[in-house]
Parts: sequence; C-alpha cells; structure tokens
Amino acid sequence: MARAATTSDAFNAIAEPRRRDILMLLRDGERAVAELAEDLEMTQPQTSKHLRVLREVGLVQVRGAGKQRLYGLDAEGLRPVHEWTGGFEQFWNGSFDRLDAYVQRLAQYPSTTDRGDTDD
Amino acid sequence: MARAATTSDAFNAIAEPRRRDILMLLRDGERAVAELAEDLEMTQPQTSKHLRVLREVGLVQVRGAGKQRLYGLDAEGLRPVHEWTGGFEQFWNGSFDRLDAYVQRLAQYPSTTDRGDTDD
DNA sequence: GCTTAAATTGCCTATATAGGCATATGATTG
DNA sequence: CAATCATATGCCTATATAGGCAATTTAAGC
Repeated sequence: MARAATTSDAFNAIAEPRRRDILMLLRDGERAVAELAEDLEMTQPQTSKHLRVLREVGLVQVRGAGKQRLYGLDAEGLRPVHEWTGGFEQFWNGSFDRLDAYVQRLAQYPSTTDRGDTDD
Repeated sequence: MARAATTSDAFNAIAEPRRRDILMLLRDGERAVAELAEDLEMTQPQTSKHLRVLREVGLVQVRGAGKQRLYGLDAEGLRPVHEWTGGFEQFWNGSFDRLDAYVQRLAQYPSTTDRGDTDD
C-alpha cells in the first residue's frame, strides 16, 4: 500500500539523484563522508543516510581509515540495471524500425489490420 | 522533505517492479490495458495508474483502437539510464582492477600510503 | 439516445522516505 | 581517561505514492 522501499535494490537506490551524484563522485576513488557532503552541498547526516542506502543495496563499500570512513564504489550492483535497460537497446539504436513495430503489432493484434485499422 | 516524485524521470519510473514488468511485456508489441492487467495479475485501475506514470515520463505511448487503448513502448527514455549505468561498466567488466583502484585512491588520498595505511 | 464495454480518475488509507537537528557512537591523540 | 574530530542514528514532519473501490468518461453498437 505504499511505495517500494528504496533500500530494496539498485533500481530504487539510483532513483534518487543525490545517490547517483554520490556514485559518480566515487568513480574517481574513495571518499570520506564529509568530503562527499561538501562536494554535493549536503549536510553530513544527509550524506550518511544516502550512503547507508547505497551500502545496503551493495553499491558502495566502506573501510575505516583512522577517524574517517572511506566509501568506495562497488558498481557491480549497477550491472543488472545496465543489462535490463540494454534489453531495450534495439528500440533506440536504429535496428528497430517501423517494420519491426508492424510485425510486433501483428503478433499481438492480427485482427487490427484485417479491419484496416492500422495507424499508417 | 519527501521522496522524489516517481513521475519525474525514467530512473524513478523504472524503480517500480510492476512498471518494469509492463515495459517488458510491451517489447513484444502493443497491448491493451486489460491484457496487461491480466498478464501481470493486477487490477485494471492499478495498471492504468502505472501506465500513466510511464506515459508521463515518456516511456510509453497510447493510441486509441476502438474502445481499447493500446499502449506501446517508447524506450528511448531508457537510454539515459542505460548510458548512465554504462559509465560504470569499467568497474565490472574486468578492465578495472586493483591497480586502478590503487591509483584512484592515491588521487584522493595520497597520504594514505605515506602512513602505511592501505588495506593491503 | 441508451446500453455496454474499456479505461481513467477521484478519494481514502497506510507506508516509506528525505530533510533538519540534536545526540550518540567510534576512533585518535594527548 | 578526557577532549576532539568524523560519522551514524534517532526523532519528527511533510509528502508522494501504491493499492483498493467507486464513479465518471470515452467509444461502440443497437
């Protein structure tokens, strides 16, 4: 009855722009919380919370470094998202054209054409 | 103060599993609402609402076909997601190894090694 | 125009945050 | 152990849904 938990998977985790920003920053290497907070102009608790979500879905890792805790990227979790969206690649890279669409439509609605009801 | 609107962009739209299911079904061609509802075992209003979100972020298109409304895929909107995640591909396809990580860490924390504080 | 079929929209509830702030927890150093 | 720096949590509020159901709109057909 409510929205899906953002902590459930990578899809939900990266739905939040702030978290995407964090991940992008981490591409350049590990970062301490305070640094991330400063770069992204967020408060420290805010940053910590986002990092927690990212950690729970396995997109980042932490390691203690003195008083600091350095967060590092664990991008493997983004792979499913990349692959899922990749399953639609044919629809935007040109290998999919109107003929494909026509054939697909026939597969589902063969009667549509019988009634001369196609839109083109 | 609240969660980001799921209607804001594709990232949010596909965070919902149901909507991903809908998009996958639509890969095979256009579908009427009732059909989608049946295939996904959802109520029809529920399906309509998800379709509305998908339409608002431009991931699907509609066209009237008699009493029915056929929804079709407009996957172009998934491209940004695919490309964004693709920006992390190096981290899981093997071209990125511990040396890269080491170099990246140095870039951010050169002193870490000076203090003999690395984790390996 | 009325009836029927197919979808959409409105209304209500429960729930999961995101953000702000204060406070607790951890680790380091003297 | 006390003091301090760096993070993580707890608590509270506002908000955006997702789901259930009823009612309204849209489109055919008679």
